[in-house]
Amino acid sequence: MENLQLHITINPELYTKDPESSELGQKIVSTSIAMINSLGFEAFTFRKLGVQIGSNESSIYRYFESKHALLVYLINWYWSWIEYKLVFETANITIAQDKLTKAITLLTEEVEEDNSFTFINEVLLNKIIISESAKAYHTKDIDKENEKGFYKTYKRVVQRVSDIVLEINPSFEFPHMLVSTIIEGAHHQRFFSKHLPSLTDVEEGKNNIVRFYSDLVLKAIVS
Amino acid sequence: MENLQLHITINPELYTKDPESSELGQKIVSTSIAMINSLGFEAFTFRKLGVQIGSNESSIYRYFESKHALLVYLINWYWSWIEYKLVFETANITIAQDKLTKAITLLTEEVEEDNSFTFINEVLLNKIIISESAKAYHTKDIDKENEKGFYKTYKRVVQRVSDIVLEINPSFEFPHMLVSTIIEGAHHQRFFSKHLPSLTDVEEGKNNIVRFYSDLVLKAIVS
DNA sequence: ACATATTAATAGTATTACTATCATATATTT
DNA sequence: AAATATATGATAGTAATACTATTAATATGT
Repeated sequence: MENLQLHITINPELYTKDPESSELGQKIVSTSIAMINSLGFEAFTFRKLGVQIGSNESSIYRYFESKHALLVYLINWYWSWIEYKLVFETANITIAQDKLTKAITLLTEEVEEDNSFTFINEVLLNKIIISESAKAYHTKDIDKENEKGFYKTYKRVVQRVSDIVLEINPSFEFPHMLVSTIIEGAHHQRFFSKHLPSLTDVEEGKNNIVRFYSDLVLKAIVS
Repeated sequence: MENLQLHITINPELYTKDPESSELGQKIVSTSIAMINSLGFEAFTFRKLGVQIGSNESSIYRYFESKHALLVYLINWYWSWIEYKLVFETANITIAQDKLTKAITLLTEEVEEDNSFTFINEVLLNKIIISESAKAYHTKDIDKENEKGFYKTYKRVVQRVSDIVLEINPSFEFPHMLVSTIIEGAHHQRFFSKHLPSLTDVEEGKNNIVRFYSDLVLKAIVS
């Protein structure tokens, strides 16, 4: 992908102080992505992050009120990025079938770095989405947070792809279930392929995840 | 389901002292299921459990070395129970197609109480599986724990259903992906329908989750 | 009645996830 | 250049968590 130096705007409810507004904020985001990956979300703490970036714990709290809030921010950044890619990659395609194939590929393929966004490593962020995002929404506060729009970007991606499905088959009953199933499913498969391979049929270099879900969707929506 | 007073045997690696061997142990299991449901796994602690059952925190540690270990125990109990139901409900059915339909229904339908197992509330346990099981395996210790057999029962269920899929279509390439996708997918849909309904197409009393996944599987495996 | 196993009570530890306060450095305005 | 505002840093403190260790009390089996 080209180096466009784009900017993704994040809902201000998702931070206390905009991390993109300062060098420290950007370091918080980029380093937290690396550390959540290496330590796992449980063992990751603002104290450790502070030590790593040579800054103070209390300064980090000025950007995010908790590590949960930081995780929600990262998840939203990711889905805004995916939404941008979705719109970009399906632009000017008139045949709905082709749009859908592009969309499924985007949602199920392995993520590659996007140099249009300097301080975020999309490959590592994708790993966080796969391993940690369930921890963000499987909380007792989900309904309150949902009302505040914490999961809006994810829902918007599902809606966009559902719309493509309905373009192909307007009477298909379950477009949202289909799309959320393949998104979550593909993430599970990538996790399982590394840690619980007997739950998958992944083979090196054969692109089975994309093939499986593409085929699944196309068969599902034929009437 | 009949009241058979059955017993599910759990791998001894999953507890320090068998909770079924004493009244305290059974109370730990049954009360923890209720409390994890009401508090969520994060806010649930052995101290609170001790207070609730009128016992001491240190006594609980004699049965489970951590609350994570308890969660893994519960997950294994659940999947052993599902495996038993799967074998029971598909016994004596010769037509593979019918076996598969039964299996998918079992894996995607809403769970009902099973009075064959006195001190476990399967309805609540199912809710724990839906909301908390990702937290059990999305840890840094997954590979070590997988080696110790912590996820064996789940994998066995997936394998059994995959075998039925292969009976119907021996050349189907992705039976494990298909089965794990529908299991995880159905759980997600039940969670989403309560908290993020725009990600689903669930309608009251229309059994859409079972219908969607049954249809998805049947269409996927036709060659 | 006595040994043994089980459970309870109490205390203690390192760490976490913060909050609060105050000092200092840096940037902006006048 | 001085005054002011803003951002960051340093330090300390708190309640709770997830345990461990030790000792005492109680129940059970022979």
